[in-house]
Amino acid sequence: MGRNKETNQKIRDERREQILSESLLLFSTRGLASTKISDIASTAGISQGLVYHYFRSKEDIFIELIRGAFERLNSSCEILSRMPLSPREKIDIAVRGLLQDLENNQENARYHLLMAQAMISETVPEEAKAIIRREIAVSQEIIAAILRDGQKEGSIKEGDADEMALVFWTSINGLAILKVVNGAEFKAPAPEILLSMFL
Amino acid sequence: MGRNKETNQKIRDERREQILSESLLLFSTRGLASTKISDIASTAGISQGLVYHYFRSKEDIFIELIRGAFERLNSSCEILSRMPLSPREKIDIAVRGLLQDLENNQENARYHLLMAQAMISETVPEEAKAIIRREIAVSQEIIAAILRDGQKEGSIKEGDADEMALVFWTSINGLAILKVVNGAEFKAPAPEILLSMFL
DNA sequence: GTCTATATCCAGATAGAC
DNA sequence: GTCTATCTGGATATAGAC
Repeated sequence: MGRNKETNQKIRDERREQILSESLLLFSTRGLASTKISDIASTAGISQGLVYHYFRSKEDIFIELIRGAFERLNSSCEILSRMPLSPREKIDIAVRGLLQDLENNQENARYHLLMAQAMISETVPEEAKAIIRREIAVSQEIIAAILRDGQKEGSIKEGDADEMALVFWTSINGLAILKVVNGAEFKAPAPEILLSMFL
Repeated sequence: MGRNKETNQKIRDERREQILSESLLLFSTRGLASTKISDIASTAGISQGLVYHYFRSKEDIFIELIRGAFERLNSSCEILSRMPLSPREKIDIAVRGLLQDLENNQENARYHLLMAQAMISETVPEEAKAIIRREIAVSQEIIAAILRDGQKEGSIKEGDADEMALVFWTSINGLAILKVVNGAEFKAPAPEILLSMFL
């Protein structure tokens, strides 16, 4: 009959993506613990049982998303660091971009919320925690490297670049969390405030 | 027999405090959802049933702690704002104090972690969320007022004081969260980095 | 591939003895 | 005041029909 292997594969891929996408939305706003498989199923418009046809467990979905989050984040950082810009400009772009993402509720921002959730929430499986600990260091080091470059040429403030990078990310994270609490009312602060730590 | 009303009351009070104290420790590191009543009971060295003799539910314990957290935080802020110091000095003290608390794992810091947990974690009862939304505005406004004072006399950087206060707290919060993840390895960044946003 | 029905498990909360 | 034993509910995960 009509269905061949390719069609089936396509259905599989689409469903998978669909489940991941709805899960990101739910996890990022409600967290892992209080998102039920039945929530995911119903927002995705499928049955609860079907979710288990695509993922072994709720945790597996979460881990997959975390993996994706860092993949995106780290690759954005890589791209940024390779742009033909001065260190100063790179930091400027990064801060403005991140704040805008937060305010506009871009998919990027959801990933930030997810990471914040993952860092805190303890129901998070150990595998996800491990990914976080490992990957968080990557983006932090990239920012630190940009800062060091700028310090060498005198366009970035003096100070321990690693600590500055740490504050960079934790501040973004803190704002992401506030967004969870305040929802639509959230208004991102002026980028200049954060930038004054570096420029 | 031996026990009179006062003795009983004393036992009651002590047990209550004991339960709250252990709960703070557990909630602040593991979050509400993944802290079981049985965990609280066993670390407090009492039976599970006894916990319910003192608190109606796990959520009640959490709410009580959140209430206490903001009581402490807001009163510290009040005290700070009334100190006979310049606005600049007040901000300086606040930042240094908060960072030191975090690094030294003071009880104060645990309350910060608790708040961070509460903001993010979804299983948190609505009553706690309401307290957070309400009380968070208090400490934020106090910091904002100090900043405005300083801006008037020219000792604090220009900028929207409300937004600056918001970044102030979210940055502290972000660091508190990192502390949850990194535990003992956490090292607070130099206060000067944060201070450069304001001074 | 998808659904419905069900088994299983676990944690919160209660009842009653001491 | 404190404990042990138990009830109960809800959510994950599975089994089996279509």
